[in-house]
Amino acid sequence: MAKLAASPNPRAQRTRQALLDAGLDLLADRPIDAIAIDEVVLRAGVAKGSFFNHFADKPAFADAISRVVRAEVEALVARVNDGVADPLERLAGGMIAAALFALAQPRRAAVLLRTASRMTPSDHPINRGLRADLEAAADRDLIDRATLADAVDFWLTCCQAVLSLVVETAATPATARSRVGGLLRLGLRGLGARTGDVTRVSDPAALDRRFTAAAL
Amino acid sequence: MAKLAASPNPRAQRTRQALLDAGLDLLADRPIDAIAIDEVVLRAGVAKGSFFNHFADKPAFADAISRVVRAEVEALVARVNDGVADPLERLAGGMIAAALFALAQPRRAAVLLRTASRMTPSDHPINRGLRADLEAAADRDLIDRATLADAVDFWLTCCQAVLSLVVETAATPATARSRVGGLLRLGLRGLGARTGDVTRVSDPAALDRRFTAAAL
DNA sequence: TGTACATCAGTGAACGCGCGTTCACTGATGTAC
DNA sequence: TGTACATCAGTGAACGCGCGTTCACTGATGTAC
Repeated sequence: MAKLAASPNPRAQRTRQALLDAGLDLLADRPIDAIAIDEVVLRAGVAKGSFFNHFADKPAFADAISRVVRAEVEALVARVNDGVADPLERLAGGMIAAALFALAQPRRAAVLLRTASRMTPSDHPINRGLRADLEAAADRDLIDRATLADAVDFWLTCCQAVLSLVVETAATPATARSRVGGLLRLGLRGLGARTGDVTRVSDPAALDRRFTAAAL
Repeated sequence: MAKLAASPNPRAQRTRQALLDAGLDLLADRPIDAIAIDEVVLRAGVAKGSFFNHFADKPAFADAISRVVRAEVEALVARVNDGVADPLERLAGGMIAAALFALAQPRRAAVLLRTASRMTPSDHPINRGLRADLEAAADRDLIDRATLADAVDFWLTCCQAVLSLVVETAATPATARSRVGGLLRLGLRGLGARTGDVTRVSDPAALDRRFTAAAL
C-alpha cells in the first residue's frame, strides 16, 4: 500500500533500514528470486506485514537495495578522487575505488555484481563523470583522442573486472593492489597514455599512497 | 528420475532438443527462476512429465542450456580462428567471434550473458586457448611480457564487453564491426602491441574480410 | 512376415507446499487543549 | 502537566495460487522366434 521511504518517523526509518540491511546480506549470496520475504523479515526482526508498509512489492525492494549499493560506490569514487585534478589519476581513482569497495565490503560488492545491469547506460551520472575525465585527458593529450568513442565502455569494463576479480578470488589487500596495478597498466596503455604517465600512475608506491589515503 | 541425455533413441533426442530450444528462447528474456516449467513444456509442445524424464530438476536444466550456448561460442571462436596462425590475429578472432555471435544469435548471446558466471575460471578450456595465444604473442615480442599476468582477464573482459555492447544496443553489423575495431585498438594497445600491428589487425578492411570469411 | 512380449519414452492429473500479498487489529507516537 | 483523540507504523494470521515434482498409466519402439 504505502511507501514509508520518505517518512520522518525514526521508528519507520529503523524498520526500513533493518529490512534493507537484511536484504543486502541475503542478496550477497543468492539472486532476489531465490530469497523469500519470510527470510528477509526474519533476519530483520520485523513482522511480515511491515515489509509491505515500506516497499510496494518485491521488485521495488530489490530496486531499493540496488540503489543503496550503487550510491555507496559512487560516494567512494567521489571520495577517492576528492581533490585529485590530474585526469589520469582520476581514471585510476575509479579503479582504485572498485578495489577498495570489493576489499572493504565484499558482500556489498557481490550485491552490486548481481544487481547492476550488465552495462550501465553511458548517460548515467556515474558515467558522466568518467566521460568528463576522459574528455579532459584527451584535451591535454594525455590519451589518444581517436579512440575516445569507445573509451567509456572500455574503462568501465576494466573497473568492473577489478571489482569482479577482487570479490571472486577473495583477494587480500596486497594482491588486490597488485591486480589494480596490472589492470591499470593495461588499461591506461590501451587508452593511449604515454609510457611515462602509465608508469607514474600505476607505480606500486604511488598506488599504496592512494589506497591508504582513501582508507582513512 | 532419469537422464535420457545419452539415449540413442531419436524420439528422446527430439523431445530433449525441443525442451532445450524452448528454454533457450525463454532464458533470453528472463532469469531461470522467473520461468515456470509449465512455460517450457508448453512452448516445447511436450507433456510436463517428460521434462523430468530428461532433466533431474530445474537447476540441471539451466545447466544444460548454459553448456549449449557456451559450446556454441567456443565452436565459433574455433571456426573464426581456424587456419589463423598469427597470435594477434587469433586474439582479434576471439573478439570478432563475440561480435558475430551477438549479431547472428542475439537471443543466445543474451542467455550467455545471463548464465555465464561473471568471470570464467582461467583454467577453463576456452581460457587455455586464450592463454596459449597470449603466451605465443609474448614469445614473439608482439605484446608486453611484463603485463602477461593480467592479460587473460583483461582480454576476456574486452571480449565480454563487445558481446554485451552488441547485444544490448541491438547493433547493426556495421556498427558492431566498428565497435570491434575500437575495442580491438584499445585492447591490443593495452597489451602492449606495436602501433603498426594494432593498425594492421584493427584496420576496417581487414576486419571486414574476417567478418565475411567467418559468416560463410 | 507376423505375432508376443519387453522396454522405453511420453502423458497429464494430482499433490502439496512455499511464498507473495492482504487486512483487520494492536500498540506507539504525536497533537490539541 | 495531564487527558483525550488522531494518526501512524507494526503485527501476524489467513488466503490462495503458482509451480516443482511425482506417479500410475498409455502408447510407441525394439526384439525374439
